[in-house]
Amino acid sequence: MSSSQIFKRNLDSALKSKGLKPTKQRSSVYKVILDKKDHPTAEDILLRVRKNLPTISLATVYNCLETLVECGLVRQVNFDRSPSRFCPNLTPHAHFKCKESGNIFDINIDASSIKNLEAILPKGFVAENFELSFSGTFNN
Amino acid sequence: MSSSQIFKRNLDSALKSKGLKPTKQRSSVYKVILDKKDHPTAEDILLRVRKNLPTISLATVYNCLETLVECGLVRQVNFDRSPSRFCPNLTPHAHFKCKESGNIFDINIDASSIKNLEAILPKGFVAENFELSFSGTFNN
DNA sequence: TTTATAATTAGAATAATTCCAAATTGACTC
DNA sequence: GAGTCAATTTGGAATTATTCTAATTATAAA
Repeated sequence: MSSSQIFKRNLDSALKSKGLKPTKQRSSVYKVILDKKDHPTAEDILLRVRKNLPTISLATVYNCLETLVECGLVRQVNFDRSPSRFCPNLTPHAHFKCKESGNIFDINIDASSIKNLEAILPKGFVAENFELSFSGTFNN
Repeated sequence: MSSSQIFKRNLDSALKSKGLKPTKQRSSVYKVILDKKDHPTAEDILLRVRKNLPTISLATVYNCLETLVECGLVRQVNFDRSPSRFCPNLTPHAHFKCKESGNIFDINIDASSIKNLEAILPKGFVAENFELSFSGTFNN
């Protein structure tokens, strides 16, 4: 089975389990996010998806992204108040934004560091999510 | 010397060192942020400052906040894409947003945890800032 | 005081996102 | 396969937070 069939099965079953319908818009949005793991904005995704679905609207891109995030297939990443970006890496990880290039990098966090992170919370705080982002410069 | 005089001196000298002028708007915005450390939005700050300066405009609040952030007197805190919030706590710390109450808490990070945090960055990444925020529930 | 520069102001403009109501599509039954 | 119902898509309008603009006002220095 080709990798594109595998991704489509994953998507369709994730949708089905939430009572949502598979559509070509949803699979196309998901596909471009998987294809180039560069943290695109909704606008970036619109342009890429339109190569295959020239009439897809920006509203639909936003709808599809919301659905994919709800299904846990994609993560939404925010840096300050700039446009949201989307990321198919579902493992716990941090982000690093290079001020010079504007590039965003995934930064792996090993298990013990994750434990350390969670340990900073005092009694009574129960975290469901965390976001860790760095900004600075990356060379090499 | 009263605490209000102390804060005014800090503000004025921070402004002066950047060639900026002390104004009643700037000191009033700074004062309300120090008075109630609850991470107010620009809109919240507008309402509080207007008790003393009834004609201050929202644009001025934004301008003052930008200035205070540039001077390093106040930190800007973002959760997802909700309105920016402002915080007078300048020590490195994390934030926790309670999904039930909407409250935002400062979470202290001890020195060794900060080291751990920075240690997750691979070679070549030089961080100037980091943001760590949790969301979940807080009881008690 | 005058003068020059910086800050404030109200309102318009912008940018990202969400909402809306109509048209289309997909899933299910017959 | 046609009919039905709910979910989805669509374009455009609306919303929200923020920034910009151009005119007025305030501050600091001479």
